[in-house]
Amino acid sequence: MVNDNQEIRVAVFEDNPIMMDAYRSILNGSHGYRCTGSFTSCNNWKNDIEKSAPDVILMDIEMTGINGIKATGLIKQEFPEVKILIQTVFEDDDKIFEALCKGANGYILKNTSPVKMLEAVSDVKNGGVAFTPTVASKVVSLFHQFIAPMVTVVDYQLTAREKEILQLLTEGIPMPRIAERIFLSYHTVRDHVKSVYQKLHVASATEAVAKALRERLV
Amino acid sequence: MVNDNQEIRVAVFEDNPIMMDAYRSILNGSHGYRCTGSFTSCNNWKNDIEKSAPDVILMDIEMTGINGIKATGLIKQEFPEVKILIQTVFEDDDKIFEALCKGANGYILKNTSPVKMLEAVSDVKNGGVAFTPTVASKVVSLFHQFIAPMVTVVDYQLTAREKEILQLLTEGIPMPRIAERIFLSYHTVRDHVKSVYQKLHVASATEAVAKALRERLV
DNA sequence: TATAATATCCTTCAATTGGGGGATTGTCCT
DNA sequence: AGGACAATCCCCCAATTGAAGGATATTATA
Repeated sequence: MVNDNQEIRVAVFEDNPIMMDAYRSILNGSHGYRCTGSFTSCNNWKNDIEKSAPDVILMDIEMTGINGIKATGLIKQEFPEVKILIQTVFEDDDKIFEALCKGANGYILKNTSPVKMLEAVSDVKNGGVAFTPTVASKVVSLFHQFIAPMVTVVDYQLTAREKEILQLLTEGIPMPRIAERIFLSYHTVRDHVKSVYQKLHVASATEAVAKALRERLV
Repeated sequence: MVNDNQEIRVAVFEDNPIMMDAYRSILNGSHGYRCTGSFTSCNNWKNDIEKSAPDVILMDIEMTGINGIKATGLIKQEFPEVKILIQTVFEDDDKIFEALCKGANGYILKNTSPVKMLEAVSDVKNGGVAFTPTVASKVVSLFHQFIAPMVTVVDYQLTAREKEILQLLTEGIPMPRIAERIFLSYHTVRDHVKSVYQKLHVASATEAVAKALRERLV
């Protein structure tokens, strides 16, 4: 449901003049869209954005000077309400991740059709996100890698003792010291630790500590 | 690029016998796939999975007893290497999101064509993800929510090598393995680790890992 | 009452780690 | 040219850890 009685104002940052022309043509040739500014670098981003007052920014990643990802971070700090749609030829996990961290609202490839591109602009303008299918797939794997382990509260069925000792392990206290601290035999502490390893499916203290901290078990 | 000389072992959890038959036919009738188990509930999931030893599980959400999402969580805890492909008639964002949090590797609708279903199975088997486009939106907003506060406060002046090795330590990899991984002598890795300990003012791997994760140094 | 789970203690052996030392090469900066 | 530092390699020794056994007492639960 696109708002038809109001044009979406789009600013383009893109250092290739041919691409730039193409974008401007597509935008100004389509009902409901207007290209209010086109810039070949991000060096004057602040001024450019104030002048062009965009709802959505089409941002190239590969630019000389301030690159698109860095610019995204700066712009989002200064103009949080402006939506940013990243465009690039690369579908690189690291770049996608960085862009998402900087607050990008979408990530589309440069071979995206004009129709899809306009859809994406409209989607982000309306508070949605826009990703090409292959990028979306990468986003989900990033989700698994970074978010899922944080929000997922998995219950590993640790006993009170095991939790207590795992907690002390995450403080970096070696097992002999833990034993002294909680008045147990060194052997017993080790047994509990081994039991924790089994329940957590790990094989060392560093792994257990990493898992405990990442998954907020302690 | 599907591995053709090795069948993908698939177990199906589905309480509708007609659907179940359909899945089994599709799987066993397709080159490279084999249905190694079909179960009408998740009440015996542990035993069922041990018996059928699947690479991929086709998991129905709507089941009596233990539902598919809950089962996904349980299974992923016990058999983290098994890939789980959720299937449902509902395209419910919350359900999709929950499933992803539990570690599901994909989410497909029941009206998906057999060809697409097999593709999805093969995708998740190969470490990919398979899901409907609508999931991306939720995933991204969570990304922003959790990534935003990830800001490093203190700079311990670690060198690139030191950061690299600290990063591997936080994955729980022991030093001999790290050395192999990055093609360095075991001694050199240990030297870098020692140097990290000095800079972080810690005295063990667990301490270093805890500090690195807590202060988001990696 | 039997069984399971928890908690406690122990031994042995091999692998890994922590701390100390020393050494060379190359780079960057003054 | 000299100094600081990063990166690489090595040795030794003691402490810690991981894996695999075996053992007993208590408690809860079926």
